[in-house]
Amino acid sequence: MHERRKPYPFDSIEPKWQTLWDERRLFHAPNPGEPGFDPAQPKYYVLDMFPYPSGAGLHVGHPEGYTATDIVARYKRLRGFNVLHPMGWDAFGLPAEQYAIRTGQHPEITTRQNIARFKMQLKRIGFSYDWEREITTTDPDYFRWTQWIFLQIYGSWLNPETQKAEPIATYCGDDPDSVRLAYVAEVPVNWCPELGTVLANEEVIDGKSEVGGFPVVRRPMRQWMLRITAFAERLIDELEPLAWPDGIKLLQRNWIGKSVGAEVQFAVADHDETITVFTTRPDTLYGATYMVLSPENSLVARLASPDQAEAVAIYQKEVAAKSDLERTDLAKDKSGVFIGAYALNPASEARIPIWIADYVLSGYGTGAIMGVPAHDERDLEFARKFDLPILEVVQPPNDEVTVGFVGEGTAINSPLIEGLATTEAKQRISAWLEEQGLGRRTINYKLRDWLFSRQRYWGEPFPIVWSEGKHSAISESELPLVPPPLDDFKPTGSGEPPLARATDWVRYSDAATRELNTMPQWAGSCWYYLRFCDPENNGRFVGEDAERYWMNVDLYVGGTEHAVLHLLYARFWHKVLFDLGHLKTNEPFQRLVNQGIILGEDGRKMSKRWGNVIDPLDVIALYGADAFRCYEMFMGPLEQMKPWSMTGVEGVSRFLARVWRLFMEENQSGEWILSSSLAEAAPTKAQLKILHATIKKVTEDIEALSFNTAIAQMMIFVNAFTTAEVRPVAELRTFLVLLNPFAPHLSSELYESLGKRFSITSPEITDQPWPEYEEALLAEDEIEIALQVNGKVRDRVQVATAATREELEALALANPRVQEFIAGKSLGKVVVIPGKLVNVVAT
RNA sequence: GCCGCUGUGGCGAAAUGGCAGACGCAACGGACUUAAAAUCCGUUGGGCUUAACGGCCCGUGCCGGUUCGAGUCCGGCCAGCGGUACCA
Repeated sequence: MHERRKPYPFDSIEPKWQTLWDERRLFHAPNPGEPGFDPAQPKYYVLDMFPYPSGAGLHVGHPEGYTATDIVARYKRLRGFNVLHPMGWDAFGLPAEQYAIRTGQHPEITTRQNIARFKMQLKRIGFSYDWEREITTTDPDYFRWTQWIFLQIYGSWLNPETQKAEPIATYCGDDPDSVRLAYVAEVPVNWCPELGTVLANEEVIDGKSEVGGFPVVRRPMRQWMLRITAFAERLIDELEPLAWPDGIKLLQRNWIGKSVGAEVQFAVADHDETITVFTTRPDTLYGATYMVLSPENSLVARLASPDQAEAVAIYQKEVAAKSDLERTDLAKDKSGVFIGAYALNPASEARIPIWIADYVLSGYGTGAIMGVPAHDERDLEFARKFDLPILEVVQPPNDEVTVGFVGEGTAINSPLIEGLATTEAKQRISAWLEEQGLGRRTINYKLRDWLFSRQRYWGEPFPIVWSEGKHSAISESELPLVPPPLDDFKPTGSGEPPLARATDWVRYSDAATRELNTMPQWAGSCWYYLRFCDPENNGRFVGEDAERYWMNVDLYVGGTEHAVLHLLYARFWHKVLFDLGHLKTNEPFQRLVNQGIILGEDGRKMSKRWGNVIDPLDVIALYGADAFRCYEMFMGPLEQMKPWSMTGVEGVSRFLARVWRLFMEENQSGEWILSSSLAEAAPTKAQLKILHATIKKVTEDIEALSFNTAIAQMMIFVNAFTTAEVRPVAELRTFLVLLNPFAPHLSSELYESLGKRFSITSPEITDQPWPEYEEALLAEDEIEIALQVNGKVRDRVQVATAATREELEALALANPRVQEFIAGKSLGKVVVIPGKLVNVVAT
């Protein structure tokens, strides 16, 4: 293949402008109080989800969101905003550690190399980041503040009175650790015996380790937890006013999973025990014909009868041995064992059998349920399998089958609430339970506390020491707490973290040793958006003035994969810091947008396996960065999933070449010179109109992030001006400003070239104001309207824009085509939509 | 199962309830060229009809509804993609 002729000299233009932007610090945003800061301007903080710098480098998915935010950032700057548009690296993470385990190369080196490559790629695309604000989560100057924030969380609790985090000193009870927002608990974790390590949920696929495919079992271990559940209510409520996609809000709400219901106490026959269950349907209490405890419930051992004890023990053992895979697989088939004890239904006083079954989870509610088989699918399946009684207590509103009806209806067979509608029945029975001291109204959440420790090397060490089995914080002055040097980064195999190998480091004092766990990768990304406001600050995680000026994030763009966890965790930390008075804002991200993923040309997800991965640098080598950016935006709506197309890139590249030739032509010796068609001439009316339509469309579309249609409009502009014999330079110059956020290199170069021959007031396009459109110039004297008969277009006619309804109606009725179609029919009403159409109804 | 998103030409897609298919790709025809590439101009949803200009019908996953008028709103399905997994 011989070398393709470049459609325009992007290969010399683009590096030139990239260098120039760097040298002039053009995209550096000074902070309040710094030289060059203009307090008169409004601010705009536009943020990307910063990447994990993997060894593979950028793929075309990363720059999709980055291009969108870059367009917005450049646009807002042209509109006079102080724009904060930063980039950094979420650099702690498993791949670098695993590479270290294989090769012995320290993760820090791998990380540094990967960052350098990522940064080079991003610069080559021409993004206008303020690189003076670059941050890396693995940098001690950064993670000292991650550790500091952990200490804030560790040192506080959620006061239920105020629903706010407060210093732990304000807690008056005798066990502060029971309320601390960071605490240690014995919790089941994903233990992989083959790998000798604990895995995060995301690292477990179908009950097997993502790496190696080894079985993973649940095993209780002592872990650091963050009490995010204390914020469940606020995390739901304060989501409401944010400008986020409804789907994402819903996803978060469902993840938090609020359920309103009641706890009900059941006495156990012949025992001095009670079992408390949680139910969302207290109105079905009379229908509770049996009871189920989770196999792990501590009551089981005490309640099991001697003749059932063995069966119970066997079942418990079976369940414990089940891997996640088996549990998932067997989910459809219910299993369980009768424990030989009975409970008393507090409403009906019936004696009901107590079972254990693994469909009841120990971690949710009270770890016990009342079985109401008539009105719960799972209970019904269980009751049918084990032949337990089924008692209908809710009458469906229509003629539906009663057994298995889970909706709302009327209470039956329930003396205390007989005949009441479900909502009222719930109220009545809950009130009765409360009067009798047998229960209370309560709320449960699916959300669990956040398992915050990892048994890894490449993460932030906890600023915690242990002495006589008790944890305590190290002082802030000891931060950053840097991980010790190690030669061997492998897990120890016993479940003990690799940091245990650094024996000197572990020993804190004669009496105390360091915490060996490290924080999960989420930690660094929970607050990076704050650090961007003031990345150099050595005295505080973010300066107060800087935070007050820049926060909130006005626009946050990233992938849906972070729709739940990252965004939930970051909101949680933000709220703690807010409550403690360290921040002025309650929520971090005002407007959120998720870009859709880009598929390969074959319509499949890009992956090495299919060989359909596109490297941005390859595309840029052929078509240039501007074409790459514009194509990414022209493909379709930002939020939508869409396939890559190389011929599509070529089309956009042709558009940019047409822009180039609008201004430039080749002379005899093949050099590009300013086009002879350019002139300081008055535009035609039609040209003015199209320019102003373009200003309007591009402006509105950027605000709405509808970049594809903005580009389409610019294509219309270029097509119209290409055919003009005289090209009015003032209008073309304005067009370059519109194009600038999308194709910054090309537009800058052409703008500069124009300045060489035509008078130009400011030296650079970036000093231009964003143009305003004039509505008057968009108006037409005459427009075409459609004439319809019964909703079908029968003719189109030119009419004066100012034509009145009456004139339009008369015109339509007099039209021969319309008359043809209404002939012989009786005339109904005539709908007139000025500027659009007239619809004549005839039957 | 449940929840969410998406279904429009050969393809990516446009369209405040008001002329479906803007813009681009691909394809085809023409100009330029010794030729090709590049560039420029034009045609391009399907069917029927006309010598031609033109005209008619159908068409936004399927079925129904609201409306003078539905790709758009409402109800019920179907398919694809994504998330989630017994949360009482």
